[in-house]
Amino acid sequence: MYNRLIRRLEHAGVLSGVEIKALQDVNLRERFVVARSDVYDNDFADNVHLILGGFACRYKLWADGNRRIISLIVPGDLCDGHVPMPFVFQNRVAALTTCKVADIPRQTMVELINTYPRIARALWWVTLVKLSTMQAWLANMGREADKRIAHFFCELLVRLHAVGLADESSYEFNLTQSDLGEIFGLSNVHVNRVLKSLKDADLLIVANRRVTIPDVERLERFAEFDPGYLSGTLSFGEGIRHEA
Amino acid sequence: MYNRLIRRLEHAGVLSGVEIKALQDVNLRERFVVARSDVYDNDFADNVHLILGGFACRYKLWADGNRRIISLIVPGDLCDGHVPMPFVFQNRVAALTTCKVADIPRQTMVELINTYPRIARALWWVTLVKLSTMQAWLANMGREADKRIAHFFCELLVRLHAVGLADESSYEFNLTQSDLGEIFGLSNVHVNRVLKSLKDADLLIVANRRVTIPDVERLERFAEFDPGYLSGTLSFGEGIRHEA
DNA sequence: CGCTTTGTTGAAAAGAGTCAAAGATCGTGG
DNA sequence: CCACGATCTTTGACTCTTTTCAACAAAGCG
Repeated sequence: MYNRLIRRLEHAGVLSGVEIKALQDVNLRERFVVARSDVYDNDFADNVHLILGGFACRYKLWADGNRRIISLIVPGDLCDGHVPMPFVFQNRVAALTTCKVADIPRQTMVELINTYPRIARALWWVTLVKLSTMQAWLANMGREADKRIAHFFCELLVRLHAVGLADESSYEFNLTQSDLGEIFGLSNVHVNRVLKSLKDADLLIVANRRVTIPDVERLERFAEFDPGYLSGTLSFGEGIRHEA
Repeated sequence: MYNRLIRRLEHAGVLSGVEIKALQDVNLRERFVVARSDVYDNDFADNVHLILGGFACRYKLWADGNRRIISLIVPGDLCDGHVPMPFVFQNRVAALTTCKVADIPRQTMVELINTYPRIARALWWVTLVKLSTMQAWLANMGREADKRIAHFFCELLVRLHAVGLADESSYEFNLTQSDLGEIFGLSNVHVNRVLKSLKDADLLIVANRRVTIPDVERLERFAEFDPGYLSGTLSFGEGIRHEA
């Protein structure tokens, strides 16, 4: 399971056998977090948190009780992008479904970073992907609800596929429509209606704990989705490989 | 003028005299960018871009011609958070007002980072602040328009104050209401109406190229603004200083 | 001083939220 | 294995927010 992180890091930069072994040797404690509860208490913890299974989210709770989901965390993602630093984020991380979580001592991460420059670089890269993804989410906000929602599911296909949790055009997905509402800043009722309209247009089917995309290219065109931001490379042509 | 960046980096972590000197000695080319044009052509450029004066923004242009502003870039900010890496962002940076820009060779940045760990750490920190700010923007989306707008102007007060461009409760500000619309994902007309309602409530006055906040605490309470995310430290109590 | 851009306002239409109720679905315990 | 309660989905009717279109006023600029 820990291989999901390694897999992501390899996406983010080439690693040597020694580095991969060092990652595999990390001593980590695994635990389960029940849906709808926080993954950890605060950002001062001595651990960095890795999601191994299930969906989690970073969220902000406003005084009126409204929750806004800031980012979706899928298996292979680190909850904290700021690995080597005690940077305090003001928001929390909760499990949306039951999650399998690994706690990695922050000190271990620091040592890995100091010992293996390529691991450090890969972690940097992962952070930049997170930044880039948040930019995409911001750009996506304020568009028509149907395109916004379509864009989200396109992104998820790519991200889940990268860690082996999606096939070419579908994936398991068991968030509620209320969760989706908090992701998009829409009411659950409106999410429902938009999903229905997307289904009627044969663009996207969200049902039975599963997302199915009848024609990926068509949905991507509809959403104006360009996956480049998920890798930091150009998505057209051959792409330009990072290696600095 | 270059001191604005140094000032920001000092906010982000203590620097020694040697490091400050190294920063001051950086050979940079200054130029002006006219309002409404791109600050640079693409992200492959050999330079990192520093805004010395004026407001710029990172934006995404959708096919229907709608522009969404993803982040506001103020004097002292680097346009690219990803300094040491050739990470390709999919969006562009434009000047909203006439801007004074410094181009810093990427190679110079890499050398600074490799030579001075504390500069490297400060740049990391700046990137994390950017990430944190984007989280705040995302959390802010989908709230009632008046709170969203109030929150934005609270943030700007803190950021501009940090670089000496605001006094305790006001600052120069010459973006158009259409620009603001693209920031908030609202129409310019609605921005206008909300600004009027905020003014009627004596919370915020945006007029004559200037923002004035009659009662900062009251506006912050209204917006539920907590400045902690702009520094990465806790904002209540003494705050916890980062030093790892 | 006149022209262009920006700000302000109104009225009508579209989008999205709220409230409420009825169907589905799921998990659990009997 | 079924029944039950709880949660989630779907739908309708109504309200409120925000957009759009349009016109005019004000400000900025050469």
